[in-house]
Amino acid sequence: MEPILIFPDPPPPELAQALDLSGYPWKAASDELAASRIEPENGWGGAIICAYLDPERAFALCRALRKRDVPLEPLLLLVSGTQLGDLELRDDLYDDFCLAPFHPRELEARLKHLYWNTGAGVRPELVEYGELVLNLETYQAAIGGAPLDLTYMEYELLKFLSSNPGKVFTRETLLSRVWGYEYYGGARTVDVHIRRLRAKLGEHHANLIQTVRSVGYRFGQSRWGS
Amino acid sequence: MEPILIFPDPPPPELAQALDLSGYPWKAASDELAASRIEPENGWGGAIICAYLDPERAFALCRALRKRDVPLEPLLLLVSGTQLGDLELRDDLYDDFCLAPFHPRELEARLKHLYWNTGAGVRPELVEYGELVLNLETYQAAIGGAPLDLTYMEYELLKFLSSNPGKVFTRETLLSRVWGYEYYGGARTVDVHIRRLRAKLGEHHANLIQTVRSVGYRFGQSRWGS
DNA sequence: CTCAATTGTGAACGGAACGTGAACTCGGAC
DNA sequence: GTCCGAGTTCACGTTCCGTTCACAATTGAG
Repeated sequence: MEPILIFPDPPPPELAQALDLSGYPWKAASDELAASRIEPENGWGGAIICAYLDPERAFALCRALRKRDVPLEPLLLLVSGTQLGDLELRDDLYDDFCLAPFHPRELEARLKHLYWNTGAGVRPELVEYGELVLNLETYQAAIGGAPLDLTYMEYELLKFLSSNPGKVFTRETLLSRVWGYEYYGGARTVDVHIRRLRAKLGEHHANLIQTVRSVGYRFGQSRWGS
Repeated sequence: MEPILIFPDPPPPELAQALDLSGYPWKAASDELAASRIEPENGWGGAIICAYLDPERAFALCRALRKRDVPLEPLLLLVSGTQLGDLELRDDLYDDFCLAPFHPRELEARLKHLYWNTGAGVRPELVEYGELVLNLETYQAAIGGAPLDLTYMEYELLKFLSSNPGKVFTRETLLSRVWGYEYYGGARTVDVHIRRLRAKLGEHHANLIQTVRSVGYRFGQSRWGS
């Protein structure tokens, strides 16, 4: 099988040892660039990201790997107990996680299960909400059958919003989650992109994106726990 | 959301406690027959099967639930460290597993990720009091099923009051806690917001907010006992 | 009852927040 | 070089809502 990408470089010894014991081939990299440089011919066989040493860079790497044309999967996250809260709203960044310190056999069992159900195709390559459809593979969007001609940022913004329907996001949150953590720019930029999205969604669907005054924006209707 | 099926019956106290803390509704059953008998109208919202007490019956139950016409999912398995080998070749019986003894927050994180995977709605953060429901994620409010159209300050005020039912707050306290510590303005501002809240709550529910003369305001009924 | 303190009510003002159109910057294609 | 498109920023207009005020209604004490 293709080797598994591991972060950081050098990896924690207990992780390298566990993988060697289980017979999984692996290569370590310290960032996206390094990961691309040493990437195997047929792409990575998966990724294991340690988030308990350098969370910032770890999540940034996850995001980069998932943003690819063919998102890297499966992606297993290693987190400490105190980081469980950081997983919130990052569901799209990983397929499974494992609490550190971990037992080698737990890691092995999780990897096995991950490889089993990547064949079953659990991960959706489509995001759907009502008449809206986003094809994550082809970067195309359509609503009510009519294709939408979205720019990159518009697509990313719509993808993020429609992936969390009903939830309100502040402009700052959107900037950090869609544009990136290191982004530093005016919050009104969000407004403009929202406006263009509404325009392209058309009159009938413009209300899919709602303004919550003094807070931010919301996509779709709220979720009332049944 | 629909309740989660739990095995065995009665469930281990740490499991019941963890679910209650996380706000997930659940019902316990000791086998397939019992599970079908108490199954909710719209089916189970998922299942958590403890396999470290009675592995035989646990795996049998998993198999039965997965063999249904509409396989029950998501299904989370609780296993002890010594049972990791039992997971082999049983990949089709579960979606995720958790090592016992588990940390409540790990269980919560796994459930959240599972529900995200299945596309089912994520459990919203709610503040409830009687017929009143505040959805903190979507910044929406409803009473008796009817949505309330609240402004930002109205929402914040109602959120604070309903989070502390029965307790009386002076105008000064409300100003500092809802408006902000550095706020400097007339105390009558509170009165106006209270009035608008009462108006929007409607005739039937206006008395949810009571005036305590010479003191301030109280939400809900006063607490006599304790 | 009378009066004063407190709260409810309606309306108006002013400013913050948002929508909108357009200009500007920066790369890339040609 | 020019052109063009995407992303960002700016300026202006408008809507909305938080605040304030004046006055009416209510409460409670003497």
